[in-house]
Amino acid sequence: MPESHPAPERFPVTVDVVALTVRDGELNVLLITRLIEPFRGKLALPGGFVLAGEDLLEAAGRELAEETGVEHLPGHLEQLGSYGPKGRDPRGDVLTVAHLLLAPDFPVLAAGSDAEQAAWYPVAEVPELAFDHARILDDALERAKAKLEYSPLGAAFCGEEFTIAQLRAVYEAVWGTRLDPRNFHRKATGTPGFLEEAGRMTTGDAGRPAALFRLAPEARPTAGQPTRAVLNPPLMRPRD
Amino acid sequence: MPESHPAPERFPVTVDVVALTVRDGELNVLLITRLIEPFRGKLALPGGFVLAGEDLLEAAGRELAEETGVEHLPGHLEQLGSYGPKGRDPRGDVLTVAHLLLAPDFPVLAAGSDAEQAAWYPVAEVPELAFDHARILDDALERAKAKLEYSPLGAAFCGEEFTIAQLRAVYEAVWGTRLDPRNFHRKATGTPGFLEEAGRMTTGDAGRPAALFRLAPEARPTAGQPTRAVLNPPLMRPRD
DNA sequence: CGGCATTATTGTCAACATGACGATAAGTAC
DNA sequence: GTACTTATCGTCATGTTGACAATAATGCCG
Repeated sequence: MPESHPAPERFPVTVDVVALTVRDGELNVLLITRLIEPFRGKLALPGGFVLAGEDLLEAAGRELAEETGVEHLPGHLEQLGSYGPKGRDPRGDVLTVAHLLLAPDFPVLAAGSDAEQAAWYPVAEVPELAFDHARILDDALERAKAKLEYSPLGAAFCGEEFTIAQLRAVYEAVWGTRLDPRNFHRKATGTPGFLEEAGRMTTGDAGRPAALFRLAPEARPTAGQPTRAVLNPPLMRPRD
Repeated sequence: MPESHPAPERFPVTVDVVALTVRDGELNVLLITRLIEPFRGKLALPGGFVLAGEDLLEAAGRELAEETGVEHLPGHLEQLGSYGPKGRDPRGDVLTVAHLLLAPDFPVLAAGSDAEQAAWYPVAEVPELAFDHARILDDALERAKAKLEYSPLGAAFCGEEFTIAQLRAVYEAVWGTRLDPRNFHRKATGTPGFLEEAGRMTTGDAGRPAALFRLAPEARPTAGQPTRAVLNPPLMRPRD
């Protein structure tokens, strides 16, 4: 790796997080409003500088917790990719490592008046973003769509237990399609290593009560480890 | 993104490259022998520091070119992921952005006696590696296997034109499986947007001559752009 | 040249997966 | 109860996959 004698260049390194959730059938992304230049007043992805002695995922989790006021983040956090360092910040070269959070809907605390306010925005109506965050968001959406096809991570958008219909709503929101409830039910319950039955749902929902499911043990993250589990065969999104 | 007043930490940033190729039916990886501490004498992935004003892919390509003596790299280069910065280099925190090159076999120039010698090693017999490069190699192999399933990038291991059998040899080497030549032929030639016929192969090879193919236009990288093309339906590797 | 070994390519067939959609089940709202 | 709503099961035609037979087109060897 290193071999050259001149002192290596050093770069400021940030982590950004594309946090996605599904609220009333729509895919939402968490954004903050910038209070300082550059891009003051614009929306941006939550994130911040990596501190000495921190690892990337750690930093991403910390920044997200700080900016949402949420102690323990729900859902699944993974690295998306790195961008830069050239020409993405007008103040100079900054390398950013983008991350992706797939999470059930969680409330964002109101920030103090001097803090950047984080809030959920439907991805369909996201206005212009600061820096190269539009591109990062694009990549994140594509990654999320792909993840749903071949991994059990659609369930990361749901709570511990969920109905097939709730899971289907996730797929529909992320993919932006409608899926046949009957075929989806067959496929989701029929894929080995994906779901496991739990109890019963009664609630006051209209219609027949639905069975509750949870992730099968093989598909659950073990001790913080990401889950390499794979949906086989995959649950492919319709392409025309 | 940035908001804190204290000057942000700066990190040395390196790029490492996992360059893969197939030589006589075996998957090989390009490694260099380290000439300096730490890990002097050990094998490591080629790589080096990102320079000011460089982008990541650019730096990865430059380092690889420098360490192999090859001017124009063949194949497909993409970002794999970032590692660190905590505790992966005994000299201190270093962030590394790993890359993946899928390339046809190319000869590596002999380095001078004071330069680190790069050479191909069969992945099946790679000894201990420096730093966290074993983990990076693992991730790269998994990524390569997955890429072959749902992208046309298997062809990146072949030259411009190739036979179905050569392409199959790539799949077999990367996946470490044998595939039925007849079924593979049907699938490869039958997948829309994957292959396109070229001319004829005669050569002195034993057996019936094979037709030559090239990547279909939709699957070819356009102006350096990565090709988001997708194999649909995917060419799934056998899992038991 | 004729036969043999070798690889390529085309078919066939049963098992399985998918998309479209009908029919039933089991609740809530009135 | 009746109407409405959602869940779940079933059916059927079509497409895909894995196993494997058959044929095609060469080089090699005597």
